[in-house]
Amino acid sequence: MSSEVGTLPARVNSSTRVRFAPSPTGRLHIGGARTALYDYLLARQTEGAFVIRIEDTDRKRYVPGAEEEIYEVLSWLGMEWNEGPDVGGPFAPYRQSERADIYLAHAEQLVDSGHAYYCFCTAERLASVRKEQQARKKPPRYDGLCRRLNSEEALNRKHVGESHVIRFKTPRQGKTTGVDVIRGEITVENATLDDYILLKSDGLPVYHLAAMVDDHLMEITHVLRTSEWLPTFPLHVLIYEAFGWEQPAWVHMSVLLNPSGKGKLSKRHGSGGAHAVYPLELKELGYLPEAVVNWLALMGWSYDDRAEFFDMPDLIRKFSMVKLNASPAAVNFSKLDHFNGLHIRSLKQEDLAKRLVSHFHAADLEVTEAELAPIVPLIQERIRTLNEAVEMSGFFFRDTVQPDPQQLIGKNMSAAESAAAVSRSTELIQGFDRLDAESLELALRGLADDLDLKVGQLFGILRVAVTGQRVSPPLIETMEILGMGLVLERLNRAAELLDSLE
RNA sequence: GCCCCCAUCGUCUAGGGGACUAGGACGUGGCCCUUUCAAGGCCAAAACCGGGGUUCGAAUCCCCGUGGGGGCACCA
Repeated sequence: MSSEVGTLPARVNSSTRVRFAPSPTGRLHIGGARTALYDYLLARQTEGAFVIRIEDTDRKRYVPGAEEEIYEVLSWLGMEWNEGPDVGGPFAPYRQSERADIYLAHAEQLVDSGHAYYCFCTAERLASVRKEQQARKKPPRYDGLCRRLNSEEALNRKHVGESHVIRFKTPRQGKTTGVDVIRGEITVENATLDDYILLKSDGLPVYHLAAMVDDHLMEITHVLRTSEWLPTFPLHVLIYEAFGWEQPAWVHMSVLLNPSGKGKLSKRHGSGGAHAVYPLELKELGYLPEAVVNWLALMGWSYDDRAEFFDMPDLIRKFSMVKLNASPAAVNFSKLDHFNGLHIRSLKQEDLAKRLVSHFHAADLEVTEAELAPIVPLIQERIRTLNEAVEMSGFFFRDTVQPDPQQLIGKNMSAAESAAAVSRSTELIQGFDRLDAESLELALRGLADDLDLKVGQLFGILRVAVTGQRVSPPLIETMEILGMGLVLERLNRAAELLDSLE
């Protein structure tokens, strides 16, 4: 393990602390889940702490229930956390809205040390300044009006209660360099940076202040975030420097792109269907958490030129930050299907039966794990999602099936010939005490021979008769499980349907 | 408009100067197996964005161009 992370700062092997810091502003999507996964893998691999921090300083964008969904998704995917708003921890509270006083104190500390200043400009003035700059094709930036205020005047205005924010006093000259684990040095001219607001007029911080303060206070050693933070990365370096803090290891991973490769993954692609972008949606569609984890891990990270099938313990062992890919990755849903199939097939039969239950229930089929048990071996290697099991084997649990009469006609056969085949099959089956696969198959193959039919012709008719479907689990085993009663019943029904065609 | 990042098959990627007739996976096509559908096995098509350098030698290093992505809020 040490060789895989050997190029990273030495503290990797001491006590690593990694945090997943989502905003409860909407549903957690697969991009967020992937970030959390990498956080988790790094923490577990180094036997460090995985921390959840809720970044809810924007009261306007707060979405009730979003925080709960975050916990639900992480739990479902199998990432247990060591510290967080719900479980507490040595650095509580872990919800930024509950830490307002901390940020205020730190912002004022920066004012005192000359690294920040009070700004009394109104939103209207800022908007007009920005508009004017854009009209002149100039980069929109704060014009520095309040930066020039002397501290005495600023303090006075503050004390009489004038609404204000605290801005960072970004150096006007020079450049700032930050070091990223996967991209190396990122350098930016300070002049292209802004005097960013650190503390809003409502007294709450913006990300730039809150995240830096918390990462330091919570002793976070590795900051993993997506590359959309690259433009303000140097600002964050500057903030750390202003406080005189030691920087964490910065890791800016690539973003996820839409399946088309055009643009950042959008929610629009989600909502039902094959392109669900929310993990919880994937769960409902019948994807295994193991498969989702496997799939997510491989979008922007790779192990070697061969292995791809991983479970969580594998990933914990094999993960390496330096193997994170710097370029954006388009999500590939067909690969998720593939992984899901692989993971379904690697499940123990009892386990698969257990997981199938809720999906049958969702389709109004009240089945039990025990009833599913004999079906599982028949479908395990045929399904790619849990929901497909319902489509494929739901007929086992319905009182009747509704075959399409036309489909009851055998290949290259007439309706009458097909009806005859059904009636001969019925007679044959009536001769059984009970249906056992071995002798039933022998008998049915013999019958096909007698009728001068190909096995596929006869079986095709019986398949549709008995299951109501053209695609089903293997016919013989299916009939065995269904039992004589149901098989005969459905055969009779098929005979009627065939007769009605003539 | 300005700033930052990125660039190998359709997609995810291996590759860190010679091991490259560029490897794997998904998807696609074909064959085998076969009671349907799968699964499995075999095979095939499919890529180093362009141009300059550096070097005996470049997918690998540098520069420019182009393309793609991201950012430019009292959002994160």
